[in-house]
Amino acid sequence: MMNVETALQKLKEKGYKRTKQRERILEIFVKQDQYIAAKEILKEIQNDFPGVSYDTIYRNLYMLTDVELLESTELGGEKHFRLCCETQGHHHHFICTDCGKTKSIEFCPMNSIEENLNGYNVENHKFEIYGKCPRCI
Amino acid sequence: MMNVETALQKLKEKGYKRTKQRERILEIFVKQDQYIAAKEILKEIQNDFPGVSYDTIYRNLYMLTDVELLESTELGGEKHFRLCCETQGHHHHFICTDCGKTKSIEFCPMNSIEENLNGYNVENHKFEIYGKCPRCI
DNA sequence: AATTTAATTCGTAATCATTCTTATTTGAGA
DNA sequence: TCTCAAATAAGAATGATTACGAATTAAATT
Repeated sequence: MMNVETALQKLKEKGYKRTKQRERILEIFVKQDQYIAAKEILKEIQNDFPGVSYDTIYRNLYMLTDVELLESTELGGEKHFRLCCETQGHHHHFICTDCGKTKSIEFCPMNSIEENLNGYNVENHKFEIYGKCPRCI
Repeated sequence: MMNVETALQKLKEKGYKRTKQRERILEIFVKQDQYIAAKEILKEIQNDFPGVSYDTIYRNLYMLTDVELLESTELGGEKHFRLCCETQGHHHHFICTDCGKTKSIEFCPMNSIEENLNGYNVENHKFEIYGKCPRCI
């Protein structure tokens, strides 16, 4: 399980500076096992840094996604972010439409359809399942 | 393959009026084998109806999706729409990131993972593959 | 410890997709 | 044709995201 120090270490290696705002952003993600929208991050951080701007939030979210500390997806017209689950390799998610919690799905459909895509150059794919988790049913 | 008259007939059955704008919107979709963004529809229609508003576009796109004449997806932060491919049942798409053209994928991964979701209530899922089609490689 | 430099943040404005509001127009049935 | 609910036009409002100049700060160097 990724922790804040390990993440900051990774950033340092890539040449990014250690800032209080980044620490705080990472803390928030380490605590959560779900996708979070930018505005929720902003709201949370404003407790400690009343003046943070969306610029700071988005710049860091995108940067963290770039270095593969976060992964992102679009939910209900908003970009959402979460810590990469690194305990498993490539995988997908069930996402609860009530509480937002996720469940990992280790099966990846891409393995099953390679033969259907001869002549195509696959760059990316998305497989997500939406519904209610046992606690929210 | 769905044509404009059949589509308008379906709308009539559901109690929706036949309007020139709706005809024109349907025409655009029948001609295209790809996902289209709202603003592209607007641009296209403005040739015939200089005053169309986004309200009209969106209201109709959502209505057409409701009655299952269109299907929609989110691409690059914009909702995109396309005519339902009705020749096949439930299916997914490869989407070319260059030209936007699509290829149907008949395989649905949901069949393979039911046993992983005991206790979960699945409402929906999304499986899309992005890349370059043979013509755009 | 002070200095330097480039990265980062702040504060705010701009942009872009989408939704909303109100007045007006139109399609379809009586 | 007349009537009325449905649909549209025009433009304002909203909400997420991006952009930008000025100020601040981390961290490398002296």
